Amino acid sequence: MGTTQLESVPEPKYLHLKTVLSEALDSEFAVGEILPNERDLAARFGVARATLRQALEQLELEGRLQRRRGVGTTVAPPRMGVSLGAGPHTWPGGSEDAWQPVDCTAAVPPAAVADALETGRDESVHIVRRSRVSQGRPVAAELLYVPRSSVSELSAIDASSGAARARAVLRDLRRVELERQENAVELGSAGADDAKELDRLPGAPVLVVTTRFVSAGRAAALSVATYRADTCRLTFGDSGGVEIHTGPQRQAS
Amino acid sequence: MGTTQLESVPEPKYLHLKTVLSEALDSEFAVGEILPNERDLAARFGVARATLRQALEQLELEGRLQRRRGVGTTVAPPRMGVSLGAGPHTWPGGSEDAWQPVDCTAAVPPAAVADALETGRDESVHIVRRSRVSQGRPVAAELLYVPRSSVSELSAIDASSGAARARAVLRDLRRVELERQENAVELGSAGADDAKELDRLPGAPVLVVTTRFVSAGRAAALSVATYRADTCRLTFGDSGGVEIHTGPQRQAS
DNA sequence: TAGTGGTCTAGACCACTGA
DNA sequence: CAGTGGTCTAGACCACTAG
Repeated sequence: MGTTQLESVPEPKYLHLKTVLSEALDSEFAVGEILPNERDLAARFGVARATLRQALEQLELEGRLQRRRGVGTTVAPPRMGVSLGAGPHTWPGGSEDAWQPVDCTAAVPPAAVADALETGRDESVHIVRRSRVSQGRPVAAELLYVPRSSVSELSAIDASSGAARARAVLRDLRRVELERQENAVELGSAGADDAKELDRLPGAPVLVVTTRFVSAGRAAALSVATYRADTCRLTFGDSGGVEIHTGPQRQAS
Repeated sequence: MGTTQLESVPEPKYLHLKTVLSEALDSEFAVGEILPNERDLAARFGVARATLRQALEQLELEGRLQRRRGVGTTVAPPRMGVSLGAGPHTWPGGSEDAWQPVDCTAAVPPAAVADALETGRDESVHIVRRSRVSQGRPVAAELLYVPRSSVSELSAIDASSGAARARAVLRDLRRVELERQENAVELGSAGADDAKELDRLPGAPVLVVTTRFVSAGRAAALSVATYRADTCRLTFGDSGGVEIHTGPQRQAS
């Protein structure tokens, strides 16, 4: 009698470790402080390094830690709120936008993008690259796909290049009347190029924000922006820039 | 002469593996099809199982695969678009909402929640639990924190319990005039309770959507909803329920 | 150059599913 | 019960950073 069956599901070591570390971070470490190295930590907790790393990985995923090769593991500051555009129906690049045009090329977009734009799968479009910086850190990289039909043919776009050309396209785009925009957020992992721009390793988790700008019933442009998932909290809706900062998830029982 | 330095940064095995597998998924596998088991796959590619698993993990993170212990690894269907509420200023629970009230308790919320609600840190609030089902699958678990001041004291709330009590709170809430709502999305990992409700393992990646309902300048309620990051693409803005389905991220070079 | 995190191996055992 | 994915170990070497 009496095998009360409590802990019939013994918690995996790395989860317990994560809890312990998380509490230690709250009580014993300041933001920016550097933790002992992984080998020491593993030894201290009596686990293999791989197990310790499993715990650290999740804490980094939740934005509590920041690990840098050759440097060490530090306590991350709270995620920064990044606005996805308060008011609806606004073209990117207006006013005090933190986006910076990088360059602009013309090429045939991926099939999925062509379908969303309702352009032909062989049709070349303008591709504007932009990067977003917040609080001195790169937080997002964007590809903005603009069908040739959305901008004037007579402009100086094709005469220029680089950032100037990107600005020309954005300027032209602002003349199009915007009907609505459709947004989507999903989880992805950074490709090699995004990873470099975001100062992370390939495969790092990113929040992919897809925005379809609709004008007169047609897709006037499509933006695919990848945000660093570890450092960003995306805000939208009627919010101005209010900091909520609720804990990122509920705790285990 | 001539050390062209190409591949001076040799791609890690697991990334190459991920690319190869990803292409195989596109061309040789149908949705729902089950892959060879991990030991066979690892042997076939000549790598250790841990290395193979690193590739599978990322593919699962991107929603391309679904792994279930005791069953196997299957090709996942495209992520489903889940709307976060098309029109602004709407209380949850209206009309054809896919949310289902589970139960309702009264308790002191976490400090971060109390701060966002501007209630005292010792003040008890109504906590409504709801779960969201889409296409027959659980996609989200929510905790809705409702200060006592947002609902009537005289209602039948405290007389009922369980789902009935949850419905009573939601019904009462709908009488409050909504000024605006502030939303935030960030990456998190499922706690033990959420994991169970979402049919995933603890630590599974989730998209945490925090919504602050503002009425007359005060926070009338706070919702913290965790969505399965592997199967969901969150849509919002003026979109109705349009399926965009752009690839989740750009490819490595 | 010393120390860090990142990758990789070749095992082992466990928890879960379904026949 | 056999087979699957999940956890864990104790090593090794590599890529990167900073003094």
